[in-house]
Amino acid sequence: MEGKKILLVEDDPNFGAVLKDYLIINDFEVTLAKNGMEGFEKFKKDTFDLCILDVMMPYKDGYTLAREIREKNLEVPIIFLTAKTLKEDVLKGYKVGADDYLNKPFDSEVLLMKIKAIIQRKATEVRPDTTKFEFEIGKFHLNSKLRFLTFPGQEPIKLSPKECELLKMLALHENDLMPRELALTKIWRDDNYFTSRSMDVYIAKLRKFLKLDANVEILNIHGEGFRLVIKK
Amino acid sequence: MEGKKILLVEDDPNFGAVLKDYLIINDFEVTLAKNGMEGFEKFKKDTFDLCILDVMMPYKDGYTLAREIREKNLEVPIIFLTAKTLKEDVLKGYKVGADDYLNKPFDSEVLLMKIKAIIQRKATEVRPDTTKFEFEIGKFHLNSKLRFLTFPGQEPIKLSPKECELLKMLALHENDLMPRELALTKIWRDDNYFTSRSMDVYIAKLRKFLKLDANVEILNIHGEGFRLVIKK
DNA sequence: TTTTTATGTTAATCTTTGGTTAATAAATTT
DNA sequence: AAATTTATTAACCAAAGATTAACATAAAAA
Repeated sequence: MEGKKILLVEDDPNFGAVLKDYLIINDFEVTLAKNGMEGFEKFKKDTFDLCILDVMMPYKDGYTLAREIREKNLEVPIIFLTAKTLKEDVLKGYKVGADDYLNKPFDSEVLLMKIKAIIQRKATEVRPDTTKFEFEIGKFHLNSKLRFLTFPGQEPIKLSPKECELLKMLALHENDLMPRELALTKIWRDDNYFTSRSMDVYIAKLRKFLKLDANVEILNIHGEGFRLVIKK
Repeated sequence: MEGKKILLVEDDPNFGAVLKDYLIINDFEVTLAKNGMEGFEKFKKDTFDLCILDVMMPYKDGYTLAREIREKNLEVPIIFLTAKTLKEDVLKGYKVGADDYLNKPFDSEVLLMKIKAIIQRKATEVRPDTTKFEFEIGKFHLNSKLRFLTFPGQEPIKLSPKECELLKMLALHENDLMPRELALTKIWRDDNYFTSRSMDVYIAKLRKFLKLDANVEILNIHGEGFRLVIKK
């Protein structure tokens, strides 16, 4: 449960800061935006486990923001904060796809409990495994669910989570550019100097594994990213 | 969505009747019980898609009833109704495994929205068949109802409830990943450091039992869960 | 060319997760 | 209420995984 990322969009700077601190104390990573515009920009640039949106905001209200977020992402849970108790607003919130609704002033412990319940639920929801997890990479076969890389006549290679996710992302862009930024934001969930170096270390590891097949290699595209080349 | 069965447990006869009618008008089948005792009796005699429990009731309060219901059924969604706004009560409700919480007086349309959201959610959750209770695990035979694990030429091994549920869950995911989280939330009903360690202890116990057949083993997938491998 | 920036590689260190045993606590049975 | 079984907790160690530092090399920009 620790280190989950929350996007908090709240226009009242005092309240926003206090809530942010409270969430940080409870082991969440929090990105604070002060209006709908900014909220959407930040949403696009990162990957969040939960969005907490104030309803009343200048420029772009919470509902509009929620709709935009839903267009990009059908999964991410959304909680609305509102001073309104009006029925219409609550219903509107649910219609836009809210997971929960909280009236201000609310008890922070209750919010925390709801956050945990929602994240928990998302985590255990067994969704029809629509995500692809098997890949042919030259003579290799990758099972990214069981984290196995097999090569004919070889013991299966066990992959670590990061090795596996990275190889999977490369495979998804087979023979095409996989942007650095993409891997960093999706896998490392952060894009800075250190995660970038960490990624390079993992690229080296994968290259070592893939040496077994001379027709498979990972090329660098300077300043852009990497390319998993599979000659046929 | 029509014809879903709701168990409504509410001690105030007027309020209970009104709510029942309202739900019936909205195409639900409603069984009304006027206290926790009666509620539990009716719960055992039928199969419901949702339980709506008043918290304050004579004889048996809502929390106690919820706990009893949870013992019988891990899946059925529970919504609490309460006049209390006290933090402790709301928190208590979530701990007992509530899906939602509603303060009286509440808006009936909001309740309806919540009911639909919850039933909808449960409907789309794909879960492995939980009714099956006999499994072939290599040369072993598991009967998870009688909690027996038999091996040819051996006295049947009696399994404790937790041993049994865990082995069953592994068997349901035979040769595939059984996520840690899943076992913890479904069997231990909580996911924290201690339950996680407890689970590890049980994995050790099961491994000991399964040693009899060299073709059966429980592998760990670091950070993800376990895998019951059955070589053929 | 020189300088800067990005990438490659290795190894050390730090962090998280899992395995095991044994002690205690809680629940069940006798 | 004693005995037995089951479950949890603690402590400690081992293994796996991720990050970081340091230094080397390659590519692009100045």
